[in-house]
Amino acid sequence: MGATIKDIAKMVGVSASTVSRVINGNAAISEETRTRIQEAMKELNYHPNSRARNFANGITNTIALVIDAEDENTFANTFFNRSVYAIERAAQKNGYNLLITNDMDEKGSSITSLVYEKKVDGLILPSSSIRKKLTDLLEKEQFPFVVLGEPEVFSEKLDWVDINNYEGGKKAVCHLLEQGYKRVAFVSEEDRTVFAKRRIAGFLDGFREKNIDLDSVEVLICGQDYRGLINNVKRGVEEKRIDAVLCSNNILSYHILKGMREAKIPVPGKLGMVTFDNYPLAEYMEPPLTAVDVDTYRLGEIAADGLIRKINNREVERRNVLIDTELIKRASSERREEQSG
Amino acid sequence: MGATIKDIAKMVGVSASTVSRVINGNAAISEETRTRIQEAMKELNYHPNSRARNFANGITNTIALVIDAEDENTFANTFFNRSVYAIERAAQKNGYNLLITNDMDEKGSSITSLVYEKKVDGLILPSSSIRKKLTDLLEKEQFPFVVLGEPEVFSEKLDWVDINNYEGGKKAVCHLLEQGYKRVAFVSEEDRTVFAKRRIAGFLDGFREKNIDLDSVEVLICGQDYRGLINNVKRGVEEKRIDAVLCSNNILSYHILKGMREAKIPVPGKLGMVTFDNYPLAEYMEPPLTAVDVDTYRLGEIAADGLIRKINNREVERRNVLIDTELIKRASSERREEQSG
DNA sequence: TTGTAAGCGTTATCAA
DNA sequence: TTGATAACGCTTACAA
Repeated sequence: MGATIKDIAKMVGVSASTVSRVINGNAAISEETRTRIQEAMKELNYHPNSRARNFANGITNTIALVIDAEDENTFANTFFNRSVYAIERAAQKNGYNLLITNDMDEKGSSITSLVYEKKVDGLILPSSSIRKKLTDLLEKEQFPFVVLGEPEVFSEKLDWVDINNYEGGKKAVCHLLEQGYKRVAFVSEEDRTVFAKRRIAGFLDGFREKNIDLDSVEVLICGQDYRGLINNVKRGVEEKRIDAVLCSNNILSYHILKGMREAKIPVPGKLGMVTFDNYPLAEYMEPPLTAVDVDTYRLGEIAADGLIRKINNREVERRNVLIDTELIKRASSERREEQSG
Repeated sequence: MGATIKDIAKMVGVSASTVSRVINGNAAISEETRTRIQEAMKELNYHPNSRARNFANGITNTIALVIDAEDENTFANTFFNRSVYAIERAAQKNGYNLLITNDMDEKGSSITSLVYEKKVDGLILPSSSIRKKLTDLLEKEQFPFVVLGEPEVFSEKLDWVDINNYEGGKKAVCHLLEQGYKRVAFVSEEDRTVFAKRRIAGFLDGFREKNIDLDSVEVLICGQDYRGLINNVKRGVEEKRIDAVLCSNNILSYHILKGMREAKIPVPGKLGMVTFDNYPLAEYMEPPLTAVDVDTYRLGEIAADGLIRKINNREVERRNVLIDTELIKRASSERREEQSG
């Protein structure tokens, strides 16, 4: 169907290698033959066959983004959208295609087949799919990859990019303390993932920075028991053990907000609030929530750029990047009359 | 590095073609050589090189999903998440990889290079990137593709999948009318896109179905002028021209809700509400909003399955699929005391 | 500056 | 049931 390099060669009366040379644009070619070849390519509507080039070159010009299927919600919302968008742009800018695949885990799975069958030139992996077997394989094959999110294990020997959750937790609590709140509690569904740990560490260090005693600081872990959590917070407010909360995500904030409304506890009147993850709810809550905004676009961009650099330069030094968060101040953390009274 | 088909052949003492035959599993092979070859493949940790296979076969085992970069918000939220997830699963299930690319439009662009350079076996295109030049090219090259969303043009000659917006509009208005609301207005930022037109058509037909005169039915188009819209609705309620609204999306609902709260117009007390697009806000509004839920997972799944069928069977008959919506009833469309009084 | 020829790893055709 | 051999379209020594 489509014209090949040979057709061009024949038409112009040169050899295929000469045509190949002008396609690749590095070798020395006389100005005349170059233009004649280029004209022929136009005339025959020639486009290099990428399958053949990939085969000949031993490359694919494609990177893969692995997503964590288990984690449909977390990933789909916060990360996925903007990170994927950023990764695609970075890839395209550098002449790479982006392939996306679910990590089906277990048996050989999608990732290992990408590697063994040489379907892509590099990988962006979610921290959740980091396991010894996989990193061993990648190392053995010298396969370039970067991790999206600080991994649970091997974090000292892998390249990864993450949001600076530590700094986010610290910023949030400092803001609340500066507003005049004194008894801030941290609220989260869990405290075992790396990002929860980092946020809690930052939260605690915020108090230290403000020279506030940690004895009475509360960290509430609730699992899926929102009802129980709400009761805890309510009691905390009534007993004056809590005057503000830092929530680990939007959904949690929503539940607390709703619980406080039912209990007639005004926010920010009697309870100040800051939440992690600006998007998508914080702005639209009642009251609008002060939020620790995480720049997932940048996250993806840095991961993709880093990977491509590794592919091209075979960079050796390991790099970890933490992306700063931004505190977006809204009504929920303001200081109101009722509070001081 | 990796073992090739020849290494296996040598090790077992057969020809490369025989090895190839067991890899592909269709040809007739004696049980004995098959097992010996398989053992050798295991021993040498052999994995077929997909670049070479792609090249030899003239296929890529990859489909591309094109996304509309212009439309970051619309696409990123509603569609993207769940559709992409569905498309990836469908692709993987059928042995395809999924490549994602932005439509950079203009000059040659990413789409045409995918086609000309034979980087993928088929395309899923957003309706926004449908233009004559592109469809001509695809037709000329006999390149399989399906469209995500009913296209503005050529809708009669292309394969596409969309949400049944018409039916969604109808369902919503019928629900409100059945609840006892009488003067429902449709609210949208615009009325020119295909999906807005379809929704409006369904909205109007809902009245017809309930034998309600259309003379006093209002369709409010607001652009980005939310303030003006709110005033319109407020006046409509005060003058008893409007007792319910059907909103085209979540953000619009949010603004109206906020406006009504400021104006002390209770929802659903004095104004009933239904919104399109359940996700992500509707559930978390005050009050929770009755929503026309669109199944974008199914949308993606059907698009991908359809494309793969086209690639494999070269199906000829054109198919358009409309995916039914589901009305999720929540507080905002209930009938309350204040209303009947 | 250009041509010749080998090679990338697999599949397909033809013969045996 | 198996083996030789050509072919897929391009790149790249090496030679001229």
